[in-house]
Amino acid sequence: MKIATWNVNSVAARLARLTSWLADTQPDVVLIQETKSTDDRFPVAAIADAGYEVAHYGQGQWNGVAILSRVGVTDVQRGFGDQDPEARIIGATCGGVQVYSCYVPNGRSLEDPHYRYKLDWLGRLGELASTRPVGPFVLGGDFNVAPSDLDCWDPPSFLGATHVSEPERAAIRAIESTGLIDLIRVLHPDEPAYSWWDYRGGAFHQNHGLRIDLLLVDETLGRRATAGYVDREARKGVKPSDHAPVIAEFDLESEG
DNA sequence: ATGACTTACTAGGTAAGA
Repeated sequence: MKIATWNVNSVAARLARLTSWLADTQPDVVLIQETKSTDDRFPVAAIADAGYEVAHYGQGQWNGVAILSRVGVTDVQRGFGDQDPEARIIGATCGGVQVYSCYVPNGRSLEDPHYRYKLDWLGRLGELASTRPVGPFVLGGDFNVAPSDLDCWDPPSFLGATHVSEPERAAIRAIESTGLIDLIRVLHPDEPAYSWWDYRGGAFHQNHGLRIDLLLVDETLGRRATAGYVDREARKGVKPSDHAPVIAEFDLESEG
């Protein structure tokens, strides 16, 4: 089974690239963030033509998360089940795997109220992880946190910024402490494996990036992973998202 | 230098992203 996470930065602006990427990549499940779409406007028909069912939790101009699947989508959950004004998490069961697509708040700056909202939100994500049922589990998405300095192209220039602060990193570690593995980092302990590059200043060309899009998987799925990688090709060319897809492949058939 | 791009919303400029 191939599972990807991708912040598309508007599903409407990215639709042609998304459908061609689906055809080329053939993922079974795609965890999408920043659809910037209402449920009404989500291009369900175009995605169906590509062979995928859709579960979407949309808001409009901002946020919006979705799950695309060609192995079924059941037990859809939108939001945390409590009051959150922003559409940032959706879960479902796809092909026997419980998956979540999350879009963690940006934080803006350490002094901004949005930073407190981000830390609170990461706390709720930890609660969700700690209360999950036993079984194959993938928590993927745009976490807006670079978990270590290896995940940041220039740590000194990020001092005092969001995405690298100790409370954010501690929140990621707390989520992992529920028994989840940062799959790409475990498979590639020494590679930066950036997943986001600023549109400005030729950042992608210079590989000035951050690794903020993560696939956190339970330990059983971690043992069954056969590959995990960033699809840098999807960041190239005309009208890309500023994020690249992060992809994992699992062997769910063998014993173990 | 808080800019550089890109998006939605909407027809000019703002808010937001990270």
